[in-house]
Amino acid sequence: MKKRTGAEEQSADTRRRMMDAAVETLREDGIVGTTARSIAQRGGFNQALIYYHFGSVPQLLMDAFARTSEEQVEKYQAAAAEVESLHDLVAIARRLHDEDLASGTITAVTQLMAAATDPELGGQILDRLERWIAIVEEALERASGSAGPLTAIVPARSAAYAISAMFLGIEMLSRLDPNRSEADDLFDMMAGVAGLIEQLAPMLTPISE
Amino acid sequence: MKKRTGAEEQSADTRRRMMDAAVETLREDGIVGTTARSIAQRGGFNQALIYYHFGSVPQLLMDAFARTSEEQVEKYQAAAAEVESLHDLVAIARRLHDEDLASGTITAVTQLMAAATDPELGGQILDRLERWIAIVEEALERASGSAGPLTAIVPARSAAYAISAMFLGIEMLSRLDPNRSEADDLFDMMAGVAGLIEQLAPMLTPISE
DNA sequence: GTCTATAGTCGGATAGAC
DNA sequence: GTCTATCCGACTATAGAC
Repeated sequence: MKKRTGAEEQSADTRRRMMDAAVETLREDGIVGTTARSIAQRGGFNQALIYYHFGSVPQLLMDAFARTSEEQVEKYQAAAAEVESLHDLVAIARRLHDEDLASGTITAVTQLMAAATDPELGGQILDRLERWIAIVEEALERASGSAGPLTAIVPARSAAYAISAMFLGIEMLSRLDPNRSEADDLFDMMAGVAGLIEQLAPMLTPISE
Repeated sequence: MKKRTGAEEQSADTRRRMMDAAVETLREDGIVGTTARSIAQRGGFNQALIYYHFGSVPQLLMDAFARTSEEQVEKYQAAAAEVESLHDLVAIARRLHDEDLASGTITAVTQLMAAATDPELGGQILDRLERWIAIVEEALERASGSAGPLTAIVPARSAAYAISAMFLGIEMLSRLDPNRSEADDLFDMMAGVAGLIEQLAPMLTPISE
């Protein structure tokens, strides 16, 4: 019924291919090397098509970001739903980091962030990132249910913001030289901290009074 | 005796002006808007001078980064020397963040990081950042002297790496829209955590056994 | 909807005058 | 050491054929 393979469907398919190529170029060549020509070459289509479908290169990048962000939010939400403890949260963070090392999605985002000079564009990106932070915040709240009094000292919102910022920073550092990344050690450490907090949680009530 | 105001001194002075203009351009216009022409216009000198003094724009940027990095290391080292507790460390981190919001030095660094596509350039930047991380690590070791057993679970190196990554991430997020930055809340939270750790430190010994 | 061709602009880099 | 002039290549964006 929907199998029309007509212009409509073809167009949507092409747009998807173009956005894929845009993200890939952003990741491989960096923001400086991301031009209409380099994207088109990677995607195997003509450079002029970008202007027909998206109007400009920045617009293509923003649309591509919007789409991958939706996908990421879904993935994160599914992952966050499993979180029952801080330990879970660290495990999931590590997994997401590993996945990103392969796909390079966050790397592409950091490239986009670096390119956002005017607050207009920066605000759009921030709005998207806001949803990521919110997911981390929810997961934190669920995870730290066992560490009740701690949340008075460490607001979930700030903690989520800090964790998100750290995640971005790790991605940037890892990208500079993947061989020298210390992300693994870092996740080990956080697992240790998570364990420690959960171990100490019961003792915190008397202290916070 | 050194007051020759000759070509030598003039040259050094011009080089300095050029590096200043480069950093300023990086901060104001971002990596994408940083060209030989835009730097020259901001600094009030001729575009061709860049090639005479530095050979290329990337080389000027790297030299400028090397110089500001030296300055930053000195500043950080002086600040880190004062650190006696985790609470001190947070206070100093907050101060450095505030100073950077004004000067934009770290912002310029994140722009440079985003531009580093090849591992060669990335490695150079990483080598510089390594010194920053080392300073944080030393400060952490000094600060957590009172929280002895904790360092077994939280290696100073990983913690320093995590903090540095978070710092970079905060700068990037703050840059997207300065008005929506939550850095202040974040430092408040970290101060709370520092207080908590110092409060709990004495109780940790029996647990870690 | 996709292509070729091309106008117009901008940036990197050099040559050579001063 | 600093400037003007200039070449060349690459980029954005549009016009128009198919």
